[in-house]
Amino acid sequence: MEKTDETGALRRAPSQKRSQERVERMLQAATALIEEGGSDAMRMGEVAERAGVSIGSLYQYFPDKGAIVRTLAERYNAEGRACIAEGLAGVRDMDGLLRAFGGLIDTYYGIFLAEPVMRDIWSGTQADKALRDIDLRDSRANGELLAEAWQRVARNNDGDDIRRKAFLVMSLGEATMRLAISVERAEGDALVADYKAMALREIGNA
Amino acid sequence: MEKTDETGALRRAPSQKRSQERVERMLQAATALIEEGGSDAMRMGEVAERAGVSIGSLYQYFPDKGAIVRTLAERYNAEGRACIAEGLAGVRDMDGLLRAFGGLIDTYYGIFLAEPVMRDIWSGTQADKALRDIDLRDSRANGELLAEAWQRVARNNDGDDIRRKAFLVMSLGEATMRLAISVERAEGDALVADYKAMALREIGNA
DNA sequence: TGCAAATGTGAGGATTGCTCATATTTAGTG
DNA sequence: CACTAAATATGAGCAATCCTCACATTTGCA
Repeated sequence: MEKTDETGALRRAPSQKRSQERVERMLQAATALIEEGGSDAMRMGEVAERAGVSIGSLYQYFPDKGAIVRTLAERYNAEGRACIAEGLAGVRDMDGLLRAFGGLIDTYYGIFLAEPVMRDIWSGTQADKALRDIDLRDSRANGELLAEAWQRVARNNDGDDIRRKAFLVMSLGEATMRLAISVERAEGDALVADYKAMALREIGNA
Repeated sequence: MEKTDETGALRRAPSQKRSQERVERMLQAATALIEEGGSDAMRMGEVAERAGVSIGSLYQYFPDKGAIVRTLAERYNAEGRACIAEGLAGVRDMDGLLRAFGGLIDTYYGIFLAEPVMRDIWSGTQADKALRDIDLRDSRANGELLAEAWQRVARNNDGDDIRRKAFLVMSLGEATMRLAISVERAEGDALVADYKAMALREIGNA
């Protein structure tokens, strides 16, 4: 049976307190290394050394290098999802939805700018199909959250249509963030603003 | 002095006819291998073997594995750019632009569906910063082409604004394609249609 | 205390991108 | 044709790195 939370990527769940702390140290070491040089330059031996752990222990919990990155990715995703759920929870009418969505974009962009690890992971610098699947599932989940609020306030209430559009809007939001952090700051800001206007028009239209 | 065409990624330009043909065979072998298992599973030794060439010859022309992928990517990009330039060349009014752009999206989507190598390269499965730069430059160039036509027919003619929006529209177009080929066909088609409607509204708005 | 299960270790196997000293082929010249 | 220099071709092997596995240690528990 698979666990559904972030530990799903683990080879073996640490049951004792000591090993739980060790796994946490491994993830912290990995985070630090990704901050310094990106996940591509992160070496498994270095992760083990920084965590004060043998290479064997590392592989006892993480089946491969990608699993570490995936675990971190799912943590960030879970945080983001919670943030989106909270932002959309109290939405009662279209105007509220538009304001909430606009605020979420700004928040997300701020996080993207501030979190080098998140940037690295989602910048396409990972040759890992499993990571793309995680990305896709995340967009779907976020799309569902948006669709839920959207359907509550839409005039024209075609469910499938709105769910699909919500999925697209969320996916393109991520794409815009990736694009924005690849160019100089001022242009990135303007691109995000353009996307936001476009997305709001799309939402307000239904 | 750098060459500006696709051979810019080469370590040494083949000047004799024999070596030109060999380089072409290397690229063909690489294409076949990517079609079979993706660029990640492509082995340099296998490329050399299939091309009927030694591993040393391969590295005489391509500085590293990524350079082969990059060379192929730039070929596809050049084709796409030519297609876009042609499609937008005769645009005289807003209505013509909207029709031309819509047609280009369909064409591009068709190519994406039909070309496994292009799909593989642009599916984010490449741990290569240089490839992301190529992607970015391609979107910029395509954005310039769109902006040129757009400015000709726009009522509100703010140059920088239109150029940036054209860049965004093109980038999100690529992102939509990537998304569309990651889901089942029917949903992908619908997503592309949604994007198209959104982009056309954005263009018609300026 | 004793034992089984959980956890920890690190030398080394295996893969693979890439180099370099050497050999062969081509183009050009007298 | 003979000769030379530049271009091109070769593949054994180096270096880096992910990951395994046989064995050692620690923990929970009766």
